[in-house]
Amino acid sequence: MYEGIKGFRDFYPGEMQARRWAMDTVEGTARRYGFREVGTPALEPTEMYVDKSGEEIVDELYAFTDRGGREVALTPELTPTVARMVVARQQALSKPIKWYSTRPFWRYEEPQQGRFREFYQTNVDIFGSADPAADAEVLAVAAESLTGLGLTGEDFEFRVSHRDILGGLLAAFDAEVDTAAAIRAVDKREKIGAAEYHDLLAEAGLTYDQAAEFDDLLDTPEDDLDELVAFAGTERVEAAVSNLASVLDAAADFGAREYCTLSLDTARGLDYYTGVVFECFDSTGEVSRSVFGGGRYDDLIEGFGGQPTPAVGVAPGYATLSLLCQRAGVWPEETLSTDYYVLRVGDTRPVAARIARQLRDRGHVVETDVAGRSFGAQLDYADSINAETVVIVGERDLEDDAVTVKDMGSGDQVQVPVDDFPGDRERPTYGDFA
RNA sequence: UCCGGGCUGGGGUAGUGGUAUCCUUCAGCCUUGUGGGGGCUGAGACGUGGGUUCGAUUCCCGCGCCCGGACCCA
Repeated sequence: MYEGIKGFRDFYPGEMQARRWAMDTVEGTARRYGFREVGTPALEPTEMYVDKSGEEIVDELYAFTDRGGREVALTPELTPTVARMVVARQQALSKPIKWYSTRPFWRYEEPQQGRFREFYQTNVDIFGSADPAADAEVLAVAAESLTGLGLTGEDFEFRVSHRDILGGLLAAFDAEVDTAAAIRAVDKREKIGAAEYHDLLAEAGLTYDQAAEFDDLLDTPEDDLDELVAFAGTERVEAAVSNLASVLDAAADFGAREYCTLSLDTARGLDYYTGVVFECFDSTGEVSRSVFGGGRYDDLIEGFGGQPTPAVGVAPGYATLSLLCQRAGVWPEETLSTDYYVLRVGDTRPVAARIARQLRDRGHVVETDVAGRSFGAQLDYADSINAETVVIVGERDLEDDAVTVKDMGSGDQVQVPVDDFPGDRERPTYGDFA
């Protein structure tokens, strides 16, 4: 017996079926918006992440030297990879570029609730449009994915913010502010006490009075965003506020507005965000954990050596998503489903095989005996895989040129002429013959 | 990396310084033809290494994995 690797999980058929449904739901939504699937490598040059995030990042990577002496790392996220792909074919790709991808990623972290060392995400990104409609479309894909899973506005909310509002306000203070540090503090605002929060802002360069004032500004309600513009008096904040309003306006037309709330203290830790940022929160849970997030990152492509290219994206992760669905009671039962079990007794394989093949041709899930088991054992098995209908192909039935069709829910069964099954029927069940 | 809790057949459990209970599951049979009822038979466990001990699943320590939290969060 071997133990698995810490933070890496196995998914057995029942759970995998539920995950497949969730992934299909999210991907199907993206596809209907015209996002195209891309495939990407599991390994990238370690340098790619170091250049983007600094040397410390290596501690959180699965990084090693390969046999050719290359420094490589298991991908901890998709964004650098798709950025690399966009840069590589920048001239050839028609804009906007709309891509999606579902894959595992790896980070060397301590596992916790909803967090593992290997985790799966669907990334949905648009490159080449700075229009607020692009931000709103990403929000719409995210919202429609969640409602497609059966979730409602009661279950989740998108807390929407804007990097330039935060950055612009900080810049408007008469102080030397470490913007990144201040934004990290904002991101923690809800998790830590007011005193500690103000301490962090002070460390970032604000005075305590300024910190308090900044704190008040973050609570500005949606309808009064003009007050922020008035406070800062800068074009930057004015443009950011106007951009945020435009995104929310487009989101309204796209049916996503009702899921969005203004939340200026939603910052996201990532440094590369430049405009609208948002996080999906569980609104039912007492611990409001972030389920996933997204936002605009207009400078990254240029930073990777490409033409300046605006970009916006979101990346739902399935660990937290399944927790959200379970809390909301919409996670499917993790049991197998089977349309037909063709039960074989005696030397009846040719007929049984013919029936099984015809049912499979119609697209059904059909099992038949591959273990040479007894009648009772086959029925037991059919029950264990939740077969809806059992078709008994037995020697006795065949003597009457018949098969027996049995409904496993009720136990009712009926003999049917063997040549009449399945006949022209798409999905014959007991009810069609009773 | 740190902190707290945990680890007994596949799953869930009882218990003990002298190797283990029960439920469930699985396989077979009763029943070459009826599962979701019953009976019988069988399979299957003390996470791992070390220490203490005549003897450790039990007590102690390390490690591993799991659950939760901190840090970090791309």
